[in-house]
Amino acid sequence: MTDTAPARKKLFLLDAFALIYRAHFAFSKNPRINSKGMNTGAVLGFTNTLVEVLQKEKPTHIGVAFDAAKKTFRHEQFAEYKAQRQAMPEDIGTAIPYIKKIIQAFNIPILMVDGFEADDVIGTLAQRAEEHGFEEVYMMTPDKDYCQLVTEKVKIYRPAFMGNSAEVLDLDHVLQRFEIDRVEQVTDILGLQGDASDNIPGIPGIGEKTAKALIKQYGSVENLIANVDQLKGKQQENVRNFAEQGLLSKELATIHVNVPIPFEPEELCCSVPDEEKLTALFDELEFRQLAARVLKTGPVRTSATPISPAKGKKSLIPTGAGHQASLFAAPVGITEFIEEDEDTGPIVRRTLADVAHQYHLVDTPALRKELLKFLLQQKEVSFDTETTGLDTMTARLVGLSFCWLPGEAYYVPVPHDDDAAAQALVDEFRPFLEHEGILKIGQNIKYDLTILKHYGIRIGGPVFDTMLAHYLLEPDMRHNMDVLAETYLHYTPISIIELIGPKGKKQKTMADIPPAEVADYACEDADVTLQLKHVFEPKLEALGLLKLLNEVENPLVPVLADVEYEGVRIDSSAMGEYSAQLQGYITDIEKQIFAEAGQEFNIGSPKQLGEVLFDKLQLGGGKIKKTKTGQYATGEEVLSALAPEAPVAALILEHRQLTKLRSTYVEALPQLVCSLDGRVHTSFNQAVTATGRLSSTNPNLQNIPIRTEKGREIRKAFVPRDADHILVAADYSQIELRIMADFSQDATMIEAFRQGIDIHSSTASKVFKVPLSEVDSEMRRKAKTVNFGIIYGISAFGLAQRLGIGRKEAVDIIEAYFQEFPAVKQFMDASINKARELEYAETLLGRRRYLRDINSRNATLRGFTERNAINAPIQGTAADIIKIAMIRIHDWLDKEKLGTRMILQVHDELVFDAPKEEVDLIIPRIQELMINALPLSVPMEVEVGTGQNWLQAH
DNA sequence: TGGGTCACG
DNA sequence: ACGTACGTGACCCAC
Repeated sequence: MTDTAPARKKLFLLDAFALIYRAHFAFSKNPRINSKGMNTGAVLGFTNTLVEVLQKEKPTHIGVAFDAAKKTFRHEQFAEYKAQRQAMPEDIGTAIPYIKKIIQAFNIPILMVDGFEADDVIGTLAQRAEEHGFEEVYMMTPDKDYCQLVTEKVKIYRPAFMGNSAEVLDLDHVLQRFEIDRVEQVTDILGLQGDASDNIPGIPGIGEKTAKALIKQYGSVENLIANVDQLKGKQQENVRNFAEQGLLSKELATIHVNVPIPFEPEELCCSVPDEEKLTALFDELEFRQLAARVLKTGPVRTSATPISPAKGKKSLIPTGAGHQASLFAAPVGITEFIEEDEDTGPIVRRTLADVAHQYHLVDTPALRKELLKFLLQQKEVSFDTETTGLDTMTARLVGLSFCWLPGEAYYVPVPHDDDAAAQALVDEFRPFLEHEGILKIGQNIKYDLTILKHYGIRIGGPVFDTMLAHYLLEPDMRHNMDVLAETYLHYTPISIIELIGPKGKKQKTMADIPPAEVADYACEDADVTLQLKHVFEPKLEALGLLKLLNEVENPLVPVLADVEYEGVRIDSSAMGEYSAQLQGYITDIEKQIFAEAGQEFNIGSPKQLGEVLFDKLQLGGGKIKKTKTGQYATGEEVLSALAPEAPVAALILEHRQLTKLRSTYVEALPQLVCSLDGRVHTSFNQAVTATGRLSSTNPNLQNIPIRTEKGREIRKAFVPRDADHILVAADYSQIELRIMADFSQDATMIEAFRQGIDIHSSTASKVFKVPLSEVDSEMRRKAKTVNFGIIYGISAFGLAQRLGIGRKEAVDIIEAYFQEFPAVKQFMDASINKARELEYAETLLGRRRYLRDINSRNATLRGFTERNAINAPIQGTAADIIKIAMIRIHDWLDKEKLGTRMILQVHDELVFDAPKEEVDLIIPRIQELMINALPLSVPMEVEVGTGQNWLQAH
């Protein structure tokens, strides 16, 4: 980065606060807390951005601008300016001194001028730089206000963010995005539409779209005001009444390029960083990876102690009286060291190299025997499997690790190139693995259960999954073990990439690494998992979530492992035939579309489609919807509206449907059929949804078509395993509305369910005030939509949209509904109030969904969160109920040694593959177990069907 | 890699 | 005044 006569002068100007805020919120889902309890997300994010731009863009000159601490001239113009902006989060406040020190350590100047904001400083310097012959000037910020400063040479550089790559906005880009001729007009648009985050008022009733249209027509706010007479109705009134406010807003949005700051290129020259200072700072902040990247120094680790049987009879597995506490002279492990830190000061133990540990390689028959003996003495053990890959159907076991005391773990390599030997080794540990009295702890333990199933092991005893424990604690965060270790143990485990290398063509697996090296990694995983369990358990207890974990989530794990392992048989040849048939339809429709369009094009490309429809064919009659990226919108809604006047729109919709069916289902599913058993094995993820539902991936078997004729056909390919079996599908009828009835205790709704009346007809009868017998299908359809709306946290606009009716009519329907079901209204209000107070909503079993935006001043965000406050307990309770039913049914089938297998869960439906002779036995029992899983004050109803395929079973 | 679209409850 | 139903995952195209 030294100045070696650069050919082009390239200046980067960073907007510090904008980048810091963005970095801070980027880490809000996965907060980075160091061992001193400091949230380092903002510092890390900002520094990463800085390092990246230095390394990738290699600027010749650079500066970082901060807003002045004091009020700026804008506050004098408008007292309310940025008034409603929330106080700076405390974590950002503590981050700033560090960020400044880091910038200084990089020998980069900090730019700050009293009375001005960073954008004014950057704008001024950018302009001067251009005057001084700089070929490239980049303003680094995510803030769109800067668009007004862009010129041929001055551009905006939006740093890479949350997976997005960095983006440069040049002059063309800005003009196109704002639909303007000159960049200065950005201030006119911002002045009209205002900016809620800066409390710039704008003119009421004018948003982004109106602002663009008006400026396109009138060129400026001033000219718009001068021609206010040409406007119509309410808009004219607003522009007239708020003319001054509009002009002020434009002024506030204008970046001033006359800041009294000298332009001294030498000051901004890039120079080498002060490595000593950086090392100290990164050390203090505990940025190890960043330090390694910037300072080219890597971590050093010790390896596991191999146990050599030749070294004598003395076992390295401590012996003792069988009491855990007496096994060791002194407790070792991560947790203990953290506690010491607090007492003794700044020593921070963070990786394996820093932490006292005894990780043992157990690789002889004698040692394995001894390990087993100890395992069998424990009440709870964490364990982990190492395998050759992540695909459970093909992965083979490489090793097993065990831990029952923090800091002390054992790794048993498995001969992965010899199936018989591997089986024999696993069998050695069968007494432990199948022991009913020992709690098995794991991180995502379903994976380990599934791997062991391939070796004929059926894990005994209860399981405890730390991933699920954390899912209950923080449902909307990630539950990756490395992150959990960082956050809760202040410990950085060896990364898998460090061990087996990055993903690539010749990806190594655990099998390619010497067992002694794998031992550290594997032992550490078991160790960390055990310690996480000990951290999570009291937290769950305190929040009343331990019962939900122990009685629902954890017991569900082996059930799901079985369901996935069992798989679903797919009739691939039927799929193949249907694929050909669909292809026939598709080709036919394509021809018709091209004929209508007068040209061939890619119908699957929204861009090309939009151009054909709206530019070439001139459809839509003027009012054409666009997406936020400026393309023509061609969604279902738009095309349906077009269909009456343009048959081509209907054809495109049909084409979309058919290609969707072909690519997502008919073509994809047979590819996922396992060659070993001819079935597809989905993965049920138990820790992704915010509400407690399961999700299904690879393939997703929870969204197999049913709503349309051609879609339904696909279900015919879901078949029983053989001719002696049959599919049984059991689904809860209206489970969410029943839960609403129970929660609200609405007398009318409860009565309808107790009477067994069709709930949508019943609602229609009440809302439209006609006798039940006079409810027609149209009324029922509307009532059904209303009932769904109720569960989702209804809004008049949403209902109107769905029903294709006016807003007024929707308001009337909702009012009528609440009049007839007053307790439902009360319940909805109470749910929101409760959530406002607690900042979370909870299900009947106490499962939480945090709603931290429920008190937001942002009305849109708040509204969204309020609907969640209503929906989450309902959707989540339904999820709780079916999970309990699954556990009970699984247990019963197991206990009765029946051949029936649960093969799918689709939120309110369970599908079984049953021997034909068991059908009469299982149906009433499945019904009973589902109905009584969690009794409510209204009866539950479960419909059951059977068939030779999934469609028939409905 | 994200946005658009669409499949399900 | 503002933007709108709740929860998911997969595919395609264009960048």
